[in-house]
Amino acid sequence: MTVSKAAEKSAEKPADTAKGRKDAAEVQGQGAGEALQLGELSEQLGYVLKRAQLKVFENFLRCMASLQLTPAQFSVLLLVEKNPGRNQTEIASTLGILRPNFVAMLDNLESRDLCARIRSTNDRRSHILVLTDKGKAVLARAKKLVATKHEARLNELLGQANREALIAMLAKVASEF
Amino acid sequence: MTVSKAAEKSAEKPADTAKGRKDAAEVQGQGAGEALQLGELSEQLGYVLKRAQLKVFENFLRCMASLQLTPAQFSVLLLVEKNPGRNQTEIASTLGILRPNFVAMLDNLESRDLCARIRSTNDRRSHILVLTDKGKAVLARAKKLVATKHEARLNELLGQANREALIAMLAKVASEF
DNA sequence: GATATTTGATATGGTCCATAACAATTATCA
DNA sequence: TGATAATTGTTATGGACCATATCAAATATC
Repeated sequence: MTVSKAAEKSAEKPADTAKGRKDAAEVQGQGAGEALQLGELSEQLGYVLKRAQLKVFENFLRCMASLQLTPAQFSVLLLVEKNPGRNQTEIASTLGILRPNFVAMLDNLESRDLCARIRSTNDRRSHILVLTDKGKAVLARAKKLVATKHEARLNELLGQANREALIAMLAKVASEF
Repeated sequence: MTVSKAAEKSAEKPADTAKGRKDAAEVQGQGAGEALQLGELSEQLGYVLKRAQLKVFENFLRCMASLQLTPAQFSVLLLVEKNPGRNQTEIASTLGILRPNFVAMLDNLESRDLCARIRSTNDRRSHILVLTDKGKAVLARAKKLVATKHEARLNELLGQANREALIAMLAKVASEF
């Protein structure tokens, strides 16, 4: 079919009525080529938060290019290292990852020999998670890259004190908003 | 096929070797039932940024439930109001939305009679964007909801000064990181 | 011991994001 | 001028991420 949804909808909009053309005339030639005004957008918490998050993730991926670790994968490795012997449900839920979606993530990390699922002897339903030796080594290198290339960038942008204040406020928003 | 990818991969992991069982034994029974330690995760910029962003968007959606506006839709309305007479490419790129993905968004807003596409007389390829009267009214109500329910929540959580400092730092990160 | 719950897993659908391609229109320039 | 390139809105499509329902195996509950 060649009739688009937009075309169907346009049947009920006043774009080609007399009023539509008048409105168009009022507006033609406004600020052609000039930069757009962000206006209240630049003070919207959600907007600036999302933009900042995208930039930070982008930078993180560049810093981690040699190790091929995403922010989510890095967080899993960090959490498993700090809490060895926990099962998938515990690690996933702590990170806000749903159990079904955590399976493929672990498949990936395990296939790269970064972590391992070990059948628990206490509860043979669950898989205990541990970092492999390679996983520990990769995580150590990842931490150094994050510290020297990623966090350092934030420090030189905001300064040490502001950087800590920013993270503290974000943590508060994340937990109490 | 019933053989999963995970099962294939598990052939090369040492879960059931002597070493595997020894590792498991070292780790069994650690902190069962206790809360997990976040460790360095709670100081990771990307982690806390993402969690905060999810919470803020969630709260935004609740505040806007009566108007059925997403953060992205709200940002489009704000930007079109501030910059009437711009075309789709200009509005979309300012918001970091790719032109193809902006089409469906506008189809939605236009079908709800919140904004209108008007064929430009200067360049008949492009569509000038304008808010409808209903769009202006809805946006006005949305702004009030955001101010009284959304931003106010942030104020009582951080205080006015910290709220402004947070947004300023996020803006800096978003633009210079 | 029958029933309910938990765990890891699969299947599946939705939303968002990114790229390629196309028709209509406009810009470029030989 | 006319052929070619670039732009605009659009469609189609695929990937990444997120959410729900469902299942078998194992465990808990009664």
